[in-house]
Amino acid sequence: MTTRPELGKNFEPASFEMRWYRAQEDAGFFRPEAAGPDAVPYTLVIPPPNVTGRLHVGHALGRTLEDVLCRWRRMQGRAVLWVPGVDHAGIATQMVVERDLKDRTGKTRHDLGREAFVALCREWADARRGDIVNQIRRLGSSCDFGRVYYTLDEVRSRAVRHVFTTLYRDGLAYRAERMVNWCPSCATVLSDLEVNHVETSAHLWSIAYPLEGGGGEVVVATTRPETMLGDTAAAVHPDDARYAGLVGKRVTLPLTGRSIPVIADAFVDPKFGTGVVKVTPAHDPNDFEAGKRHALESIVVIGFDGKMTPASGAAYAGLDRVEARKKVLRDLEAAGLRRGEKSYVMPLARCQRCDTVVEPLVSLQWFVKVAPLAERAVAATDAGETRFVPELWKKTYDEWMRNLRDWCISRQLWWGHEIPAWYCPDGHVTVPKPGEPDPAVCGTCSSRTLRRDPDVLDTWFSSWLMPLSVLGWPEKTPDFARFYPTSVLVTAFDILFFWVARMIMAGSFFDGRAPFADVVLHGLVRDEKGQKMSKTKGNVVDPLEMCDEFGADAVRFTLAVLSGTGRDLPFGKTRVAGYRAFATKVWNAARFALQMLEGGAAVPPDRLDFTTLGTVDRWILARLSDASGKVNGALEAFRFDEAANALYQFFWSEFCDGYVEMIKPVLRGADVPEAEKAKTRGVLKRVLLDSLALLHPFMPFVSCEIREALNGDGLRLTMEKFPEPRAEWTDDAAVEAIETLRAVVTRIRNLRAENGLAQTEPLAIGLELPEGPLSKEMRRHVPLLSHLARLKAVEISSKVDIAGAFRDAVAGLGLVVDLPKKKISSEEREKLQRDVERLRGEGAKIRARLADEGFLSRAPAAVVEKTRQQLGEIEERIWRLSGNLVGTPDA
RNA sequence: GGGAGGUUAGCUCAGCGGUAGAGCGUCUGCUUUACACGCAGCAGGUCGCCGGUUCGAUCCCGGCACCUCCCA
Repeated sequence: MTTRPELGKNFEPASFEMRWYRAQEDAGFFRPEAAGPDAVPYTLVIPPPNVTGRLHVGHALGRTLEDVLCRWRRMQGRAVLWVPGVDHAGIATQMVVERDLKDRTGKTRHDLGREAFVALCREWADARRGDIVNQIRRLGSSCDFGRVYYTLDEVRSRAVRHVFTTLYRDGLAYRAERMVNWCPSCATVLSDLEVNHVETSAHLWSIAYPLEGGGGEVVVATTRPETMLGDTAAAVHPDDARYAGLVGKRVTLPLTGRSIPVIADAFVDPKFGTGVVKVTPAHDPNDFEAGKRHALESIVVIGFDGKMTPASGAAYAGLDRVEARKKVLRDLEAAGLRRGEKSYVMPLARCQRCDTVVEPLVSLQWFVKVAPLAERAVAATDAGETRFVPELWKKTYDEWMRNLRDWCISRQLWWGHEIPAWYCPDGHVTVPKPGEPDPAVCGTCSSRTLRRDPDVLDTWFSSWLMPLSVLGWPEKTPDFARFYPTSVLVTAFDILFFWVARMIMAGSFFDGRAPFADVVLHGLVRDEKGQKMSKTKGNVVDPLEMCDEFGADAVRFTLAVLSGTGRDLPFGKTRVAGYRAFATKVWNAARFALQMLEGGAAVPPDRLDFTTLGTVDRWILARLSDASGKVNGALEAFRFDEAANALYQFFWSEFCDGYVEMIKPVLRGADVPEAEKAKTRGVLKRVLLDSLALLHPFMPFVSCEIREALNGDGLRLTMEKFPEPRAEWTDDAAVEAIETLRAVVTRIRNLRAENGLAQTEPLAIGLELPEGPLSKEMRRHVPLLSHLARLKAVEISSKVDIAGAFRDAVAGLGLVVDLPKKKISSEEREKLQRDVERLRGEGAKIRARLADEGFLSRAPAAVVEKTRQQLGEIEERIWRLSGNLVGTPDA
């Protein structure tokens, strides 16, 4: 004896959501093995959330879309492997732990020492990881947590080392002195991607550099006067006639007295400032290059701490770069060398993480030569190995791939993958070969004194290997053999470069196969007003709180519906509440169905004989089949919004508002044969069961809870076969009949509402249509029609005579309502007048089209025919409606 | 400076060659024994502007205006 849960009067998702999640996970459904050894794999890798964070709405969106795909494919019998994981987040974790350490003990990481600090980070991250994983669970994500990864765990670390050593062996990882982006606050180098260029209003100062030996001065323009202390040249464009005589002369650098040359170089923009620029090879990327071309000395005046170095001169050494600027300007003023300033808007490079102004500095770092990798990646995407959804993102990807600069991968941090490179006292570099252990002696001079590189690798250097490393690569694991390449990657478009493009590079380069079949790029979640969420604005929405308040099902459905909308997803309480209403609707519809099913026997839903069913039953099955087709088609195309909307529309408008209302008189009718009721009960159950299955990928909890109450096997739903359109349920005649009937009902209700007639006052009507299958259907449904529209009499024939009746044309048939003309409200009369006029205008346009020789000869015959039909219908309607105005008081 | 995208109902957005759609919101009626997180119904749009292609353009092409975003 099973005790099925009752569906309570109130829909309370919190009471069952996590129970179903645990049941599904405990049953092993989230493991690909659940589908059997022969099932076709379907693989996704989760974009790893940052270990320092709490899941935000962006994660909720991504996980929802991924879960919809996974649950849908799982129900189709695929061996779904969705691998969850967490990112060790180098800079972020180190900063959080450092701050925490400072708050608790007042110590810095340097006080603690590297080993102890890293241990602290590890402890902290280990404690946080479980929280993140549970947050993923709260969203309903059906990941295989038995395979959970962490970017700093042993398997992933092995992959990172393998890749670094391989790249080094092949000459694609190299160490070089370059001008890099340095964040003085984070005290590390950053890759180009981690720097934001922000339009900033600044100043352009003009400074005079006196010509040596008298004879005037040269005026240079600069936005960074403090760097002049490191100038080693002034430069003009070689074609600039104004300064042709200047090239080769020397000027005296103010404040330092240094003698520097005036050089000619095409990198100078003659339109910038005065056309003469100062050259500071140590502190500007363009100047750095120019310095190399002209063999200029490079004088470092700003250090890694953002302070002026001794080389800047005793007066400035030790000053912060901001202070130094002020002092330089003051000193120039005092020396009478300032030649004006103007405001100037320029892009300023800022650290993506802490917003500090990034300092371009020359430094010895590790780089990856990305051109060969990009070449493979582009070849793979060009060949369609990986497709982008929406497709237009490929343009952005291609554009970026074409203009790549080498990737700076070393970071001056302690927390992360240590670089597997060692140096001997003579500075020789030793990197072990792939698969080899740490070296004991220098590979060049055999020195036994080796020091490991103190830096760690960019966190993205582990992330870009995700699809490979998550499956155990470079080991030839069974998982890798079965599940690589993966099926889909779902992520926000803002990490297309950071992550997606690099993963495609890594996969296609190291394995030879691109890592994904499809890359789905979704938009960014905004607040309800479309504004970017930010802590300072206080408009951040916590998806987990939303799940608690409205249910994860509602949150998921909302995100799915919004996902189709452009680049921004306006998300907030009102929206979620709106889709919770849908979940509630499903709940209540199920309660109704249960009541009805308790009323008597039902034909088992899998033994229904479609051909023996009534029109209403055949109609809803045809519509269900159509909805199944739409949902599957939309999901195939990654149109989550279309799939969700199709479900919403079908379930609410057709099933609840249509079918359920139409079967009430059948199931409650005293004179309806029990056999008919049993069939309808069977159909009711069939439709509800299939609807729950269609809904399950979007709402994996309420669907199970209802299924349990309805069929006693809620858990089974997760592995149920996903509904598909069924050819045997196609029935155009039934669809036409019911849709006509519904249109008639709507028009009658509308007439009542507009003319102030009580809904309860029964009316007599007539339907005018030629004898045929449709008239037979309508005749058969007179009781239903009467019930829905509150009618006392319905006459169906080719011509109905009811004296003074209101007449209209609805869905191609004549509607005659015994609504005496005097009862027609004046508002209704005005509306009729407007309608007739509008129809006349439309009719005139169509008539003109049909008189157009060009249209008749060139438009397809079907279109011409359809147009003729339209005209007929319009004329019919005009004739009928205008008849209502004849003889009325206002006419 | 280079590139991409957008402009459709009050709001958020679908549609993309043959008579304009959804959700939410507004308005008007409803204690209709599943549901007021509801039921029924109405209203609301020169589909940014100007040209072109076409029998026919919201949809294709060109230009313009305004707004985003990315890269430098």
